Amino acid sequence: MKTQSMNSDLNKPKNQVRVRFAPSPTGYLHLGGARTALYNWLWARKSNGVFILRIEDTDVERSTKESVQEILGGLTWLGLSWDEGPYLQTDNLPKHVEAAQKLLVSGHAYRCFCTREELEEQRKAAEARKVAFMYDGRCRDLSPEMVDENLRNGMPYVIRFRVPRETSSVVAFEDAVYGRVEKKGQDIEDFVILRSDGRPLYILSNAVDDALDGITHVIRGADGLANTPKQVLIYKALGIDPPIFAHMPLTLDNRKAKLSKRTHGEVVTIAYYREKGFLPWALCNFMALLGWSSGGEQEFFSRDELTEVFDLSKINRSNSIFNYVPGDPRNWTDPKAIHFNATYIRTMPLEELIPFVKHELQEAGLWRGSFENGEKEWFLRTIDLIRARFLTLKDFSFRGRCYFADDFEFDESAVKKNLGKEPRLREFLPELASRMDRLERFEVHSIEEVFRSYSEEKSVKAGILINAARTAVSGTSVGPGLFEMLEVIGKEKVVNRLNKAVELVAS
RNA sequence: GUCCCCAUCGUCUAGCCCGGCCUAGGACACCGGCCUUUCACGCCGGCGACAGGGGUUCGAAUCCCCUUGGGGACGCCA
Repeated sequence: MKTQSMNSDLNKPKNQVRVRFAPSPTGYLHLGGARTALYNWLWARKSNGVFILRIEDTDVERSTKESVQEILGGLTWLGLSWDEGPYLQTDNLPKHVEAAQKLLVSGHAYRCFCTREELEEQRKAAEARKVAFMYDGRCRDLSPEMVDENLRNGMPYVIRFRVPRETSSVVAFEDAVYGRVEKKGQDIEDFVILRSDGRPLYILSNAVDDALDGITHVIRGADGLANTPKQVLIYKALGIDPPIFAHMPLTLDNRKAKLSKRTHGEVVTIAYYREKGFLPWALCNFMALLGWSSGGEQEFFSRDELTEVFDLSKINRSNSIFNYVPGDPRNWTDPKAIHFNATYIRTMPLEELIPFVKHELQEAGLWRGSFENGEKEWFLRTIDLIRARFLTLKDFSFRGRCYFADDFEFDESAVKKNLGKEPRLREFLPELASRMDRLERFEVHSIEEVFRSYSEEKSVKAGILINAARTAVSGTSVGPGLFEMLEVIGKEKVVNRLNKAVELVAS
């Protein structure tokens, strides 16, 4: 029998964990979606399970190809690789319709001939009376004759699920995060599962797809919590064991509104973090902590560590806030996210950081092939020296420009402070330059020796010379220890820059 | 409006299930200090929370109830 075959189709064995990330391709991959993907990915990896990517593209008007690419690209960048898919929900449309038909045949669903207009009117009336609107079920018990007549007359109809109406009926499920969740049948309306044009609705498609894909754990945002009883009803009516549900708390903005591209702009999109110089794993690590904690005090986790320690039962129940304050240039995103990125940049193994730096320098036109060959040692040393003060990868090409190119900019206040207060620097800088030039071994100690002795000779505080030199060679007032900095920048450049900076000294 | 969920520093959170170890711990941010040629890092210190009210108990952040606050869902959207 057909019904039978469908059942075996839907009731998959559950000997392996199978999870999915099922975004609708109507926009960008954003923080909320990425976090959902991350939790699913973690759970799959932890359980040696399968992570499936499914594109819920049933909303044809709003779904776009670009959006699909955007999502795929975002996940790939984050390193959240999927094992199956991307599947397209629209590919399964016939199965969804088949499921609706099956429910109709088994009496779990019925045809409803009410028109949109009628329902809209009822809805408005209910609203005006300030009472909850719920479909009154007037088509629920139409006689077979009546149904036949309507069909003969070509009246359009939708298929609605027949929710158990007995006062005692309760739909319940055990959420892995929220615990037992119950809802009375009386509080659930007879929801539509198939449109009058024959297309299924999300509530149905989603459940059928999860069954078809053999999903064992549905890990999704808590906004799905209230819909879950309906899906449980569908599963049961279809004779399918529901998956385990794990709803994760939502991430809100600092005004406690749901995050959305529309209201928050690019700061909630994953692409933005990529552009702004985030390390993908730093972002993942940060996102993981929005609504989950290991229970201990560790906050930094490698992929393996996080996979190991991650658990659904440790997911929080209360919503978290993405603490981003618009208009704060220093904290252009949640300060803690920046902290994670900076700490990773500063402390991760150099060889893991280098590929990211390479990419950044290439984009800025600062990369030279020799950084991987003849100049490799120098390059590693330089990166190691400058990364300690950097917050994002962008810093390597902006704040780090003076290490790789001569056309760096001078910070006005730094010039004023370090070159503008001591006129004698017109004499000091060229002299320092020539002493640098005469050094046989241009390295930290010999450089320092020159500065120290010259400072004594001229009875000028070493700090004056040091800070002046810093600004002369880097254009700023901040950076690594000067002597290391000079060594790394190299004799020739240092000599040139010291001489050239005389122009900037106030007379 | 109805139903569901949630409630510890400004933010992320530990502790809650199995009451006493909590004068509530950590992280970010902020403010001091130390280090220092600058800025960071690091270290030391400070600020800062159990939403309110009732119970239960020898004892409650932890258990129960109410209130308040917040969020979510209520569509022929996904």
